Amino acid sequence: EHHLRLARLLFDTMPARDAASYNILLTALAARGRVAEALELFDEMPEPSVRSWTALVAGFAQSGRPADALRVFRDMEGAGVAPNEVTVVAVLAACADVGDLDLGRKVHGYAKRQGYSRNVLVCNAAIDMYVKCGCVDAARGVFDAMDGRTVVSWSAMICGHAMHGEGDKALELFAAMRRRGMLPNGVTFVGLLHACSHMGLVDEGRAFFESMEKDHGIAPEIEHCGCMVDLLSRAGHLQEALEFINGMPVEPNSVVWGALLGGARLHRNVEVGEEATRRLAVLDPGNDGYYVVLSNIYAAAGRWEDVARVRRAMKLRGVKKTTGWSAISVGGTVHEFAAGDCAHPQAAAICETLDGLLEEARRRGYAPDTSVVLLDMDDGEKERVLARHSEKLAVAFGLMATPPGTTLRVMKNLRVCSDCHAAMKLISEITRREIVVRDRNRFHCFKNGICSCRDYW
DNA sequence: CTAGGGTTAG
Repeated sequence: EHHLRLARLLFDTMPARDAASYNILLTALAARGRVAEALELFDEMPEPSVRSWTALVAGFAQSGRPADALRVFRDMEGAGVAPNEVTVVAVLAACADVGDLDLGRKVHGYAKRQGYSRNVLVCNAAIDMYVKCGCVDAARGVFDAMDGRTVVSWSAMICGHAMHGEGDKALELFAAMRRRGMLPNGVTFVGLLHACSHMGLVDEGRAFFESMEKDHGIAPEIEHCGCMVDLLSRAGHLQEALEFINGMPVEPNSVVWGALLGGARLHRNVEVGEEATRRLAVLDPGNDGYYVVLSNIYAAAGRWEDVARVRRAMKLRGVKKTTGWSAISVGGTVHEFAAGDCAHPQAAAICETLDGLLEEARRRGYAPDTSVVLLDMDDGEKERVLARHSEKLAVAFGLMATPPGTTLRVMKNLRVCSDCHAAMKLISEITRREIVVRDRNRFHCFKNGICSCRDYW
């Protein structure tokens, strides 16, 4: 901050400024996410070069402002400036962040035509983009076609398979990597542990955790511990998870306690859930999600007075439940839906389509899971609330707006709800469509009535 | 010493 002010002062008092001096300051501003200031300086520049544009795109992409990065990139296209390899890497990363498959594909196509495919960084960025846009097979295609893979390429692909619930492929890839004498790093192990966690491979996960230090000299960090707590608590070993936390080589953070809380919900353990929430209230007081999960645990146990107590505590602390939303991109336009949303121009038709699908799903054994609705209302009302969850609306719209057979790709800001998960499986079977849902932390690929997570999540 | 890039747990 101080250095940036000094740089600005120097810049402003320079007798003459050339392109380089502008670009240096531009880079510094963009990298710190100072969007308005960076854009203002950019507009003052006499002749912005590819490097100036790229400084903005890359800086915004890296400082957690992917939407700004993509906006600038579109302006860059409009200005007729040809992106270079660095621009491509940054745009692909931004596409990965927001899940923009259309733009990601386009940019990757451009990169291939430009001969950028020999650039390892471009390929790695493309792998991650395809993974995070729900196309793990396309990511694997890029990976398989590469010739100069680095540990980053291997790790990105292992993490990609893990994210998509393809733990077996992640482990196979690790074996292949070892056969080629490629040395893993800490990220590789995060991917492996994540893979084990999503497949319930408790023994394998424990073995990887042991071996990383012993055989590879890689000290476990907080991320690896987080994976272990997730692995153990997801599999129902809540006591062992708690002991693991107490014996951890590093101080547990909110992610670690959050993983335990998730396991407590899954296995309906009120005591462990309460313990985790107590810790989380200290470590991450501004986050509302934990209270919601705890009240879920109480609701599942039928402890409605406690549900009410948590809700009162939330109100007292001024925490509000984050509104869930789902988005689907159709024909280059992103359509966003909130629960119960009637704002879409085709809302009536969407609801009609959805109700028809849910009726058919019921005939095939779907029963609305009203336990996920935490509001005080009767079951009929709860069912009506469930039937308008944002992911269901997004899928119904996607089905209407795309030709038969098109894969639907939905993005959600929170975790997909368990009732929607059950409904999606049947909707994929009824409509013979593949539905890929990008959750807050993983992918669900629904196909022929089955989800890629095999209901372990 | 004229700037820029890829993988990571809830």
